[in-house]
Amino acid sequence: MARAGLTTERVTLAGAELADEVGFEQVTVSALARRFDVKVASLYSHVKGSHDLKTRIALLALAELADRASDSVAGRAGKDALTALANTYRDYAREHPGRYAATRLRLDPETAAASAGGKHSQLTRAILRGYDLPEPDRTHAVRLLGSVFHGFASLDAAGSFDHSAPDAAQSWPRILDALDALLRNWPPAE
Amino acid sequence: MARAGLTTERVTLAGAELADEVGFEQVTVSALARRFDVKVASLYSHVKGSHDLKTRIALLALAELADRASDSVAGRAGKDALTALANTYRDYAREHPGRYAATRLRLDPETAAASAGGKHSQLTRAILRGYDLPEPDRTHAVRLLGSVFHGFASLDAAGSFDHSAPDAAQSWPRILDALDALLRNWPPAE
DNA sequence: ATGATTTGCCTAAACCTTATAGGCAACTTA
DNA sequence: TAAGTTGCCTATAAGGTTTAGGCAAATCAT
Repeated sequence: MARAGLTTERVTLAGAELADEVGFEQVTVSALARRFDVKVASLYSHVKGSHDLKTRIALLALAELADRASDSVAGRAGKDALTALANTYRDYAREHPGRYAATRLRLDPETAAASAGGKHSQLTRAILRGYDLPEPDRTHAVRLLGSVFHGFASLDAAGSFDHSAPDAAQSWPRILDALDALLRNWPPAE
Repeated sequence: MARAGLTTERVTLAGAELADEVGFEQVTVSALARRFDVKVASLYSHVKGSHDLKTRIALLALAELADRASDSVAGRAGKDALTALANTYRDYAREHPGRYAATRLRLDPETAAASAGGKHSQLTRAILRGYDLPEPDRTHAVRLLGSVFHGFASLDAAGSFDHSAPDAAQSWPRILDALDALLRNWPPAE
C-alpha cells in the first residue's frame, strides 16, 4: 500500500495542470484521483471537495499571474509598461487556458480579499504613473484597462474573433496603441 | 397522468430563467425536471441532453441580446449610439446574469455561424459609422469595444469592482467618455 | 529500538446527475 | 371511434460527490 505523496499543494497543482489540459469546468475530484492513481476518497483528506479544489486552483492562478505581471512591468514605464503588462495577461490566457478560466471563478469576499486579486489592480495602477491622470480618473482608467485585458483574452479564448479578418493577433498591438493614445489624451471631466 | 405541456422552446426558456436564478453553471436537466414537476427522462424528448440545453439557452440569450442592442442603436449616432449600445450590454448582464453567462459558452463553429453572434459585431461596426475610421482600424475598434463591453460586464458581475471606491456605476460613464474621445482621436498607424 | 501517535490511503455506502430503452396513456385526426 | 402520434412514465446503468470508519505506514518519544 505505497503512498502517493499527496499534499494539498500537489493536488492543487495537478488540478491546475488538468484544467489546462481539459478545461477548468472539467476538473473533477474523480479525474484528479485517476491522475494520481489513487481512490477518490483519498483526496478528501487534502481538499474539502470540488468547490474547495476549484477555489485553490483559482488562488494559485491569480498568484502566479500576479507574479508574472509584476516581473513584466519591473523597470518599465509608459507604453512599454502597458504593453508588457497587457502581453502578460494575453500570453498567460493562451498558455494556461484552464488556469486563466479559474481566475474568473467568483470567490466569496473574504477569500477574494486574501487573494492576489488586489495585486492586479495595484499593478495596473502602477503603469498609470507614466501617464498624467488625476483621481478619480486614474481608478476609472484602471478599470478600463482591466476590462480590455480581460475582455480581449476572454473573447479570444472563446473564439469570437475567429470568423472575421484579420487575425486577432493583428488587432492586439493596434488596441495597445489606441489605449496608449487614450491615456495620453484622457478627456477631462465636464 | 396530466401532461405538463413541455416543448423544446418552453424547456429552453425555463432553463434561461433557472440560469438567471441560480447561475448558468448550475443549470441541469434534473433541476429543470423538478421545476416542471416532471421526471427527468421526460425532458430528454425535448432536449438532447445537458450540453444541448445549455447551447439552446446560449442561442436564446444571444438572439435576445442582439434584439435589444438593435433596438437601442436605432435612430442614434455617434456617442449617443455608443452609450446606448454599451448600456444595453451592461443592463442585460445585470438583469439576466445567467443568460449573459450563457452567451460566453463556446459554440462549435457551425452553431456559432447560425447564431446571432455575428449580429453583435455588425451592430458595433454600425455605431462606428459616426466616427471616421479607415479599415482595418475599424475592425480593431470593433474588437476593442467588444472587449470593453464584455470585460466590464464580466468583471462587474464577478464582483471585481466591489472592493474599491468609487462605485463601478461611476466609472462606466467616464469609460464611455474615454472611448468616445478615443474613437474621435484614433491614432494613425505608423 | 519500540511502543504510541499521527498521517495517508483504503473500503463501503448514500446520494445526485446524466443518459438510454421501452411502455402505457392521452391527445389528434380522419 | 379507431388508428396513429406524442408525452410522460418506470427501470436501469454509469459516473461524480461526499462522508464514515478502518488498517497500515511514517513519525516521534522514551
